[in-house]
Amino acid sequence: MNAKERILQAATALFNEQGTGKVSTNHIAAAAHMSPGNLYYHYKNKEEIIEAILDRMYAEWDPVWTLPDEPVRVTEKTLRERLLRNFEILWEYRFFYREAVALLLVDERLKRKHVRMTESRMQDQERFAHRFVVDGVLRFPEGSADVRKLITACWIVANNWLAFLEMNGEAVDARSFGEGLELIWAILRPYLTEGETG
Amino acid sequence: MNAKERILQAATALFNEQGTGKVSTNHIAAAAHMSPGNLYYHYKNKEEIIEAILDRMYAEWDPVWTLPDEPVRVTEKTLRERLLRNFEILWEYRFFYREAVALLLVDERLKRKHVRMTESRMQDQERFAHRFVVDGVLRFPEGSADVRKLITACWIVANNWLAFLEMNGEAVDARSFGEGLELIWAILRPYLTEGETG
DNA sequence: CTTAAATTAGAGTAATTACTCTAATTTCGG
DNA sequence: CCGAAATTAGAGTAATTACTCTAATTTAAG
Repeated sequence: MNAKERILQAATALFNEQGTGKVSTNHIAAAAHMSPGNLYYHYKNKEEIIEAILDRMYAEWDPVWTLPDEPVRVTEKTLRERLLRNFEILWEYRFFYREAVALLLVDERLKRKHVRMTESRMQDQERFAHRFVVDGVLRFPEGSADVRKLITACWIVANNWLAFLEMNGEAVDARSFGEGLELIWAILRPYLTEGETG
Repeated sequence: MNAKERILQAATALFNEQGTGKVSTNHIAAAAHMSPGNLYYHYKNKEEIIEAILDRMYAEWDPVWTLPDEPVRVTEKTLRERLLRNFEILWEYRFFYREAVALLLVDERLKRKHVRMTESRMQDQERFAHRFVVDGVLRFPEGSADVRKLITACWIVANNWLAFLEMNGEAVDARSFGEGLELIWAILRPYLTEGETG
């Protein structure tokens, strides 16, 4: 494994364990089995390391909320799969969502990038939701201005469920992902046209 | 205003502006117009300052989710008022909810206190919800195991709505509070027995 | 007043931080 | 094999950090 790779993996692990504040570049270098000088040869500062990690995260997210090809009919199962993948990514990069506002507050450049990414992901998600209506999985009362609000609510729940568990001292594992799914289901239940499967 | 008070106010303001990581005890002392030595006379370290601030936050929260006396019938308005107050407090102490998991990760003592507080607040909230059912504001399908999930979802949305706005670079003001309210309403709408007022 | 306790200022410290510099080593095309 | 470029190690630095110490000042009770 090359140096850049080792740095990103070591940094991600340390950030997830201890939070970005407690982890210095020297710690990262040590964990990656290299000298501080070498680390700085590859990334010119700590922010650049964080940015590189987030670039990967965004890349992992891209395929999650893209639509399957037209002829394929989406089902509840489709949504369930995507949401689970969503939780996996959130957990992989949990350090970021734990302290996102603070991180973006001190790095304007990163913030712009994040806002851009979020907007595009929200659009993907809305297209996704629309497809569910077209394919008859969801049905909203006519002219309901709530669709957007419901999606926003689901988004917030999906993005903060794991942090919620962590804050309350509860262990997070594969089962937690499923429970997060059920929360989304609880919100959407009144609009589901199929059976009562959760 | 006495020294302890000045420290807490200065610290809260700086934390909200810059995040706890960027704010040193020296900064706080300067902002409170006193020497570092004096600050340490009143609080033995930074964690103790944060804990003192959170003690206030918890105290402000206590009355929010306590029930009105039995004879008073609760209405949608009751819920709306409490939720608005909820958002006010979240905004006043936004630094904490921005980086809560990271803060609790490095301060075990604080984490225990927080977990205790959250559990008690969740219970209050469930009693609150039950009262709404009794008073006929909300109606859930019989034997629905979703009530708890819906409350959890509402809780997560309520606690993370402002951070969601901040993360996406949107300004937060009194109107934002109202919009957060509407998200909760969108979730609860199918279970509301009264009119369609949002 | 006197005096003791509470409060304050401010200099000082050891540790840690992000980051630089130089020199050594490795890699690799020709 | 050569030499240049890429990579690495590790010592070093200036700044900042949380926190301590001592001595000065204020407060308040008798």
